[in-house]
Amino acid sequence: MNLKHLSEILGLSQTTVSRALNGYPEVNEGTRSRVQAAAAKHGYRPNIRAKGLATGRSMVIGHVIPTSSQHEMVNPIFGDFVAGAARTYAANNYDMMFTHAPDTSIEESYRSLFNRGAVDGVVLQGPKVNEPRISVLSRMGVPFIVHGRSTGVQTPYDWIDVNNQRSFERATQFLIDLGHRRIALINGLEDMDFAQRRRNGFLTAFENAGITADPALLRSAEMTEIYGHRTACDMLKLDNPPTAILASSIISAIGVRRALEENGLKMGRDISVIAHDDELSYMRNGQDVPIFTATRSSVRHAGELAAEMLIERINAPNDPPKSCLLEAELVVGNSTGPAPQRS
Amino acid sequence: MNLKHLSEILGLSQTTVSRALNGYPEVNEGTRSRVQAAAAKHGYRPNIRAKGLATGRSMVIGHVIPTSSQHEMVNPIFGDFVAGAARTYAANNYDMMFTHAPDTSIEESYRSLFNRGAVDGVVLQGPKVNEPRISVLSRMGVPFIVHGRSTGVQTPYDWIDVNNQRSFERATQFLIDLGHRRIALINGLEDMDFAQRRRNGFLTAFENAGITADPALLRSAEMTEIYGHRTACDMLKLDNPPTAILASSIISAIGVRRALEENGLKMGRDISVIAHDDELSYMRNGQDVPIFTATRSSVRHAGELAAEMLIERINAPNDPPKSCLLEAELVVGNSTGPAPQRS
DNA sequence: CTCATTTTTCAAAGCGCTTTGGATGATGTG
DNA sequence: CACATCATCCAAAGCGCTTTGAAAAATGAG
Repeated sequence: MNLKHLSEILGLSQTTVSRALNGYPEVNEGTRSRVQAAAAKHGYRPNIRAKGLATGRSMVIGHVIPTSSQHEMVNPIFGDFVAGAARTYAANNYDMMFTHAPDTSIEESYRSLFNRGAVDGVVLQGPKVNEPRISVLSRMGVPFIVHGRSTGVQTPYDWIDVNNQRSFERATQFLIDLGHRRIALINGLEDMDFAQRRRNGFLTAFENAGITADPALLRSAEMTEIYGHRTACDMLKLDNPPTAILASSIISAIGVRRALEENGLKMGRDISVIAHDDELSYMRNGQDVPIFTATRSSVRHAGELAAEMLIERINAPNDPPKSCLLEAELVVGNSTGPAPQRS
Repeated sequence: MNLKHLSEILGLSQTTVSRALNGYPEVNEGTRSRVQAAAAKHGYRPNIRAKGLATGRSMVIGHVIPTSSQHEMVNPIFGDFVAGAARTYAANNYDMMFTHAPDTSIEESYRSLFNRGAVDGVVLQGPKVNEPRISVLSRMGVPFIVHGRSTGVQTPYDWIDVNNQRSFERATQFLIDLGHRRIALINGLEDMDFAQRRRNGFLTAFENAGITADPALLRSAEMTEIYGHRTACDMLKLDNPPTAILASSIISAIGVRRALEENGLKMGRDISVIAHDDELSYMRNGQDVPIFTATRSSVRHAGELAAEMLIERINAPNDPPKSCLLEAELVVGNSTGPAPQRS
């Protein structure tokens, strides 16, 4: 059932039927309802490709997943972000498309995705420091939004981000105020921009307190449970183990907790732990009482906002660049306490 | 840069250029390389919508996410499955599209997604018992594959599934052999087909051993960490608490572990735990030594296979229905041990 | 050198939609 | 009643590609 067929059935032209269905004013209301009824009756649905061809819009938003970082797509944080975005897309009649693209040709992928008319806009996730993809997208003139920011990139661009620096500074400050001096940072991958900012916040708090951080207590890697566990185990074996640990993700914090448990240590008494809590749906930080003291910011909500901003951008390509900086909340649970006295 | 323009530059017809680029034999090899060179030079990329219009194929696979079960898309298991599928899609030049569809009109969504020509095939995830979507898709004649199966559905369909019944029977048997009699099952949502099968396997093992399961020890809900924690806490408060717990997901098992820890119980000594391990990338079940004794089956791998099967189906719509039953492995870790003696 | 055959290329139709630029008839005005 | 105005509707062009049916050029056989 296509437009032509439907218009024949109705004894109207394709023009009129098309206009009736798309809400144009130059069609008699009686005719319009007749058309709508017939469309519903015959289950008519405009072919999205033909529509796209004619209008030049695809009503699809693209997310390009690097194949190399195998884990990106599978990262629960990524998942929650996308779930948020999907909600907004649905509300605005956009579909969401994923393309797996080899890292080597990320530019190629974006270019082909957009040029060939598959998507109206792109979401760039997990920006690194000096992220090259940003200028690629800028040059191409594709509407896009970055989840996060990229230190070192000069071109202006739309972004939404959590104030990572401030929230980690605050969390570190909190631990210092509790008397901790040996604090470990179990961070995300070093080349990720958010990891840098968190590290900066961490170090700033140390500076402000006039103490120096021990490089042996700074680690970074992909934020899995295993990584949190292994790193914590390693650190506990040090001659001078940390009295507090700051983890960049609740997932690695779970690994940390496992390590502590295995070593017979009690969180909040023997050692303090703060995690960054993205409010992952399947990994909530407790119910009433938080499991971990945490810097909290819903990544799902960020996804919703990002999608909104992107859609705005698509509708107004020439507006000045927009950005949105979310502040993380510091929620205090039982995983933190005063630094134990030196024995 | 489109076909017309490119062909003008080359002084050839659109036909020839199109054929040269698509590898048709009726074009001179010299011409072909000339065309390819020009295409590369000018960064020509066929418009995917126009191509789709002309060929009737979209080279896109659809995944429809129910909006109601907010968590589906965000479920790490879902994520890993999709990541696997994405790999296969990429290798076969398919893109992947997600649509958020209201539960109420799931049929509508499928129908519109497919009718309007957006996708060439659909992956159906998380089938329930008597899943209505299956017959919808069958009737529509859409190529599709089900991840899981649906008890009660008569129409034949393509599926890929883990042998849930057998693996849970085996795991339960294993616990019974260790002397456990009060075994809890912390299962997934009851209306999910996989949860039913696991439950059946669980009960079958009891039957085979000639003992009866305590209904108070059977629970089901969405498999979050919180759920695992809360349920384990509840059960430990019983007059006659379980000596072993079988968890349907490593995520809820982590919650169980937290509950045990809070209650000062040691896994494997005071209480045994077995989890189903989907080999989630961010939640590996330990490295060398498994954290949990587990029934193991990579959901990511299942995603890859599912995508392959779907693509085969798209290419051969009339082949007889296919299916693939994966067996889960039982890996033994330190979370299980002989049932403690009655005190 | 001619005619049949094969190779190579092309013009044009078609995929299903939107949209431009009229046409048609009804209505209002002087 | 002639003319301008407005509300409706329509024919046809165009979006960028593939593919059919045919023509032109090259090749081979006799």
